[in-house]
Amino acid sequence: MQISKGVEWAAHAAALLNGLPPGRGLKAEALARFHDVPAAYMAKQLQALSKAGIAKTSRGAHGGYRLAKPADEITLWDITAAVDGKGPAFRCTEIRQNGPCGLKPEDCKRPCQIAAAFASAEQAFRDSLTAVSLADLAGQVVKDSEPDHLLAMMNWLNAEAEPLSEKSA
Amino acid sequence: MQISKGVEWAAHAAALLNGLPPGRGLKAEALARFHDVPAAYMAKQLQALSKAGIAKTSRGAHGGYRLAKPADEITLWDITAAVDGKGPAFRCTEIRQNGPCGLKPEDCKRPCQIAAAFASAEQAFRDSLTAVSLADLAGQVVKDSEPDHLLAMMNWLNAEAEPLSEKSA
DNA sequence: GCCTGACTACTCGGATACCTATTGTCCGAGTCGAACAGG
DNA sequence: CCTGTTCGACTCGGACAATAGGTATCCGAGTAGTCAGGC
Repeated sequence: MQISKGVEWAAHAAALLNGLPPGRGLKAEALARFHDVPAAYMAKQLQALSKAGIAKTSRGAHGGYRLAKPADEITLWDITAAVDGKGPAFRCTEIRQNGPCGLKPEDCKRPCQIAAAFASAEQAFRDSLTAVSLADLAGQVVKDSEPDHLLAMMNWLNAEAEPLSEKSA
Repeated sequence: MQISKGVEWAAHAAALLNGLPPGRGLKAEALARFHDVPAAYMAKQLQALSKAGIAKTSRGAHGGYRLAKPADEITLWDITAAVDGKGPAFRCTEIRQNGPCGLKPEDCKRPCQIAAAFASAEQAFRDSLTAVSLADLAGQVVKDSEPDHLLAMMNWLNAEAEPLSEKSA
């Protein structure tokens, strides 16, 4: 079981977007440079956030990304689902219907107990991630960080973040 | 995020092993045939169960597999971990230490909040699976199945299950 | 007739190919801003 | 000097390769039963 590396990047990127002043945006290249990851691949994750309605984009000159919603309405699960997909991790192939003692499909009204157990576990996983919003993360980061580091980040954001045009996708 | 297909096979195989009479065993080929899956790959999953101490094996003529522990001491998480690995699904690469505003390692005493959130979610996932034992599954299956189907399974087991030698790995 | 030994058949175990999904990259589509020409 | 148009540069978006991990397979290691030979 493995979660795409892009989820980590997208989560950190979203957290950074949350930190920039209102009306400002960051382009994909800047977000990638901040985290020192390949720009093109980071752009791919940002696209996913955009499609999911988590980030807004502006194209053209002075384009870039910014959050589409207040940080407290964006959960870690939203980001994970956007990048990694919403599909279940455990894919029941109904092998109980196979083989010499296979069940007939009409006898399978009850879901496979194994699949049901995994579905329940995945629900617990989702619930746990849904309980964490970007706003929570930002609060923790601010509380845990050294003051001079926060200052450095603010300076960097003010230098990189550009006002972007109002039109957005 | 995706769980290996082998987990499903291993779980069903373990459930079947739980159903056979004491002192009897099933060979990998029979377990594969019962579920209509490739024998060699099923054998691979059974090996994993064996290494994890969930199943006992006997080699040579009249060899085969049987459970190594009572069914109520074997959880779905045990099986999942045996086949899919115990490693975390979310792999934090500490990108917060990268880039122009990267944190110094000595400032990273606190774990990354994003990684911590995922660790917590995965713990919830594990807990949910740990709460389900093979014995629970067997009980549900018996309760949900048609009587004639149970009879067919018993007949098949009695035909295929052979007494296996006591020596085991 | 009984014991001993080796042989054979059968099964598991790990090492080996293949194939899908993740990872990483590129070029075209679209947009904005500025420069320029005309009024 | 102001305005409309054109051009150019910049950024996102989706299509295109490379690679790692899951999927599938095969052959060797090891064991138990069997059979033959000797006592």
